[in-house]
Amino acid sequence: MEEKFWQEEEAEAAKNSPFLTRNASSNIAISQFSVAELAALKDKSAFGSSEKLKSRKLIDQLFNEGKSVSRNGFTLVYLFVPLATQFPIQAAFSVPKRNYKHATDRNRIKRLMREVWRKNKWPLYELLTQQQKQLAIMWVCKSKELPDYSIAEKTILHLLEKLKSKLA
RNA sequence: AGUUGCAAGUGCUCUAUCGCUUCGGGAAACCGGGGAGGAAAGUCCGGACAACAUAGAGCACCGCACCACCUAACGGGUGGGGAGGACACACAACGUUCUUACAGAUAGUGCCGCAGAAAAUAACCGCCUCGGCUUAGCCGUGGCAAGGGUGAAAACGUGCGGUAAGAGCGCACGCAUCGUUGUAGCAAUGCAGCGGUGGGGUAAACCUUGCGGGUUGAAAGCCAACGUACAUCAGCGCUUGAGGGCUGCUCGCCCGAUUGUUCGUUGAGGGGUGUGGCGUUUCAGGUACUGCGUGAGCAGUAUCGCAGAUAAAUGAUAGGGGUUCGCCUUGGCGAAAACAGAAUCCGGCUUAUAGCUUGCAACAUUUU
RNA sequence: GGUUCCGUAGUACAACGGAUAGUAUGAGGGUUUCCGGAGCCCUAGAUUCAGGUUCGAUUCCUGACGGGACCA
Repeated sequence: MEEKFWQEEEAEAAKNSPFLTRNASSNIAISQFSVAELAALKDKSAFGSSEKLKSRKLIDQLFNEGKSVSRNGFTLVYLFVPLATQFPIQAAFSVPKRNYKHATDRNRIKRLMREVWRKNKWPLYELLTQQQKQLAIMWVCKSKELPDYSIAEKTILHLLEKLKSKLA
């Protein structure tokens, strides 16, 4: 009884751990979505945990090796790297403490960026799925003043266009 | 009724759509619950919890300091006492209200600029005695500490006696302080009597006395599985030959599991790094009622389950309803809504806080 | 999340609890020079804030505010 429980746990762990899957990729393989599979999900603009960039190691790698585009105090850092997910992109958001002293302001900006990303990520998803590439990205807000939603949306859309043109 | 300040309380709300996180159900799709604060903040105290350390005692270091109580504990709170300020009043007492790090300066040491004679066993001017010169006074000797002046602070206050002049030198009344007796009180302490003292201040200077304190903090700590490289040990195989012996040295020969090196392989096994889980949210828990207590609180009964993320959830859009402000005007339109975001958990303290409510104080106007 | 240190002119540093807070450099003005530099003379400028102890705080104590360092 107990043994069975442990086996299940192992399987669970294997599914969740990105490290494992990468090493044993030839066998278990979480392959990327095909274009058709992705299209089935399109009518929902969800942003689940498997679309979030969480691994400390990957983030360090991203900042060290990644390229970036920036405008208006927003910076987008990106890097092509194999991910342990079916989605083409894992994203994360960051606001440095230097410009915003209060945790409230930092939370506000992160939520704002996440909302804009959630609504505008689909064009990039489709492009990458066609190319069958995976991308890790990090949004950083370095501006001095607290941005409102419309400004953030404008700049982020602009950055996305820039990124698309580089990928194409 | 208004404005300002202080204190306490409160800290906008509902619906829909698209999302996030967690729990439950489900094979899945999905469905249904829960989802920031009074300060979540500062990290200033006190605990719980964990790891390590620990015979006992003392010293050092740090903290606290009127008394009693509350509390798991506290540097927190409650009540009481003393001291000080404000109001009122001719003044005091009583009263109201606010503040209070409030043990010891007679255990010792240090410090007290400038001014002043002197800043701690004081003598400049001054007062007085005696002697000399001389009769205004001056000089010397001794006594005194009333008056003057300096300063933040100058050796109890007033009156009478006393004296050459004076002085708690003596007496009366008063003040402060210490001891003691009585009395009220658990006590701090108050009141009354008797006796002693009247030699400044500073302990948020060193210090003394009493009491308390082991150290480090969830990045504490515990567990799991896997990959990678590695310290170590053991077995087997292969290779190498440090060292020792024979010798003056070299070559050569012998020993070589006692120690050590390299490679392969098998097993044991420790720490490091990345990952996941536990710790991790059920409590010194909230709410209501009853009883006890001046009160902080305590006890009993009933009832509720009320965040749990980990590059880190609690959001966005649209519409409505309250509140405040502005404009037109009695119904619309437009705008605004503070301080601020859980990170192991509790009890306090401190700080920030729009608008509204309540209380107190001050100010000005109106009415009587 | 925790631990710890520090706040003095624009800047870098001084100052037993005691007069009007000092030094260097920078700033402004003057002098010298044909002009500039160097030199010389002069001037302004500060104890992070709020309480408390003391006769008297940059210094001592308490609280706030701000800044830095360390712990994986």
